[in-house]
Amino acid sequence: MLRDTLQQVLIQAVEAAQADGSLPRVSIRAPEVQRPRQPDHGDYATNVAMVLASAVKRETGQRANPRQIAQAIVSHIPPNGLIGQVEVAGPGFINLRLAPEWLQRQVLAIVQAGDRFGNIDRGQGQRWQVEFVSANPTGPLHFGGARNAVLGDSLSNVLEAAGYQVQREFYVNDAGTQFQLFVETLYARYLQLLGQEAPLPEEGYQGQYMVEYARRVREQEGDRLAQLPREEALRALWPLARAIVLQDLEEELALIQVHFDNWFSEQSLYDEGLVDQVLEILRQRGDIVERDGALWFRASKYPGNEKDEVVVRSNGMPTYFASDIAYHYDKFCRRRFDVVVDVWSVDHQGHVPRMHAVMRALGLEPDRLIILLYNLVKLVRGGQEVKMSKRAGEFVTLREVVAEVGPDAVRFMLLTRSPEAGIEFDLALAVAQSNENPVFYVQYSHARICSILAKARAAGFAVDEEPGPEVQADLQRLTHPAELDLIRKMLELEEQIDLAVEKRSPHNLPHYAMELARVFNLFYRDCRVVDPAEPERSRARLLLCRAAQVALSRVLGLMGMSAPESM
RNA sequence: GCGCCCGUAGCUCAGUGGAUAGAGCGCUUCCCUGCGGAGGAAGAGGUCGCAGGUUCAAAUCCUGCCGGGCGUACCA
Repeated sequence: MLRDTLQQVLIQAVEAAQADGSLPRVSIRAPEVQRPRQPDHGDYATNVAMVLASAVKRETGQRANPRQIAQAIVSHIPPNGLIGQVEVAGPGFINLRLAPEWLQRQVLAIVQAGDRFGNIDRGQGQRWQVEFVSANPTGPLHFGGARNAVLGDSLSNVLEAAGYQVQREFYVNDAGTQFQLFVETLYARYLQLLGQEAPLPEEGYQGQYMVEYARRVREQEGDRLAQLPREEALRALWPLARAIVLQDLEEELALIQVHFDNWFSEQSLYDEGLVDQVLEILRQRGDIVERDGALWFRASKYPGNEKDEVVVRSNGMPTYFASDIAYHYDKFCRRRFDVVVDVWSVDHQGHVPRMHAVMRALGLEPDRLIILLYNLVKLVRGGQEVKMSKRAGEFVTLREVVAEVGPDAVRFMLLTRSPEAGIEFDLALAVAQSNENPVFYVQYSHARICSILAKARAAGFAVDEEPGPEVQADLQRLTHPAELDLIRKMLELEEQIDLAVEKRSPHNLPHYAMELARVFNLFYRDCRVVDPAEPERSRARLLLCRAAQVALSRVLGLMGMSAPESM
């Protein structure tokens, strides 16, 4: 990354200054290079002189003047084509400005990079799995699940851009009592469709969508299942029920551009005997013991846990935790992912230390399991909270919200907030504001670029060819402040990707997208692109537009949103 | 009770120990015989919950308190 390069340059300067005695030899950590808030303070700034000054005081007891140290460092910066102006400012900051000639050259590099623009090599091909959504397969996704989907998917996009190999997985809880209840409800609805008296199970799923699902069963099976004895019918219905609900979930998630590489069945862990196997491994290690007729995982042996946890109840039924242990064993020990990210809503927080205890019990480094917790979405309509319960059939589905406010606005709104922040989502407000949404500001800028390019094409400019080194001569004409600001902002993308991975949250992306669109609009205001009287400058600006198109389209893509050519 | 998270502009929220704390929406006033006005410019609006501490420097780190959310099952 550019920032790393600058950091290397500064390290060299410090070492050179120490070598010739301009600076005392004290050791410090790698200097921080950051982007100042104020544009007057340059493109990058470093506090290395201040850090060095306090290190000198600590090691030698002598007071050192940070500004003098900064000056010494500055005069030892090796020559390079990257840095233009350098200045010492404030209490001892060193402010760096990128050379305009270097910035101009980056326009070509951006266009050539295309949809790989902004990629970094942080991950170095490590295999990561992101498991997200994993909602109970008992009906449509409610809106809270949409936040999980948006977070997990955008994080996956960003990880891929940062050089990780990512698998997106949905864990299908098709083994527990909830799914059984779902199948029984479906069976009752199916019989009702065929005109039979069939009460819904106690605590069954009340929602109308169950009737729709039953209709699909009847379409596929006719009345065949009604002829079978109840137990046999339920067994036959099981795979059908699963397929119907998963298809529904898949379609809903596709509405907001979320797709999974793998749908992993909880039941398969039992069918393969893996749950028993893994519990046996832990029993042999003394991490699982019998007490009061139940099997307990001895979580309290491990940090952060105060109590043990039941894995097999005294009635012989395993808990969800039992299959979860086997599931994570499978992820790390059989499928051999380097790192696994689980995206969970904050109400599962109590489960986090237990899972890390499981990691230790299995002899795995706990840091390889990253559990990303996100806060709840409180759905409000006109100031009134909308309560959600899937079993009672009272909930707002992702499908409904997408129909009201559109997929891109949904993604943008859910993505903009940091995971730990609770979101209050007012449907009435979202609909009212959907035309004034920031997402359209970004997309509009992209569409505007397409329109400019079309206009240029009509005027005879070549805007579709692969540009080569010959354009460098034209690019030197990009000297307007708005042009250089646009280039600088585009070059920030790799840092934004790095930051999102570092924070394990992509919520900085929408903010960055807004800024990128803004600097493009400022350029558009100040700089006429297509001007037949100035062909060289027009060519340069058209290339700049193409670069901006690449950058906008890339950031929209990372956020899982479309980059429309017209709106 | 204990644990985790949150408290920043009227509202919804960003903010990486750094220089003058930001955005969107809303509000006020301006700018179209110019490539797409879904745009741009200017402005009002803040004791960063409160009080201490750490240091060259704190919205950011530490401690305590006050509010709010979540968790604390042989549930998932």
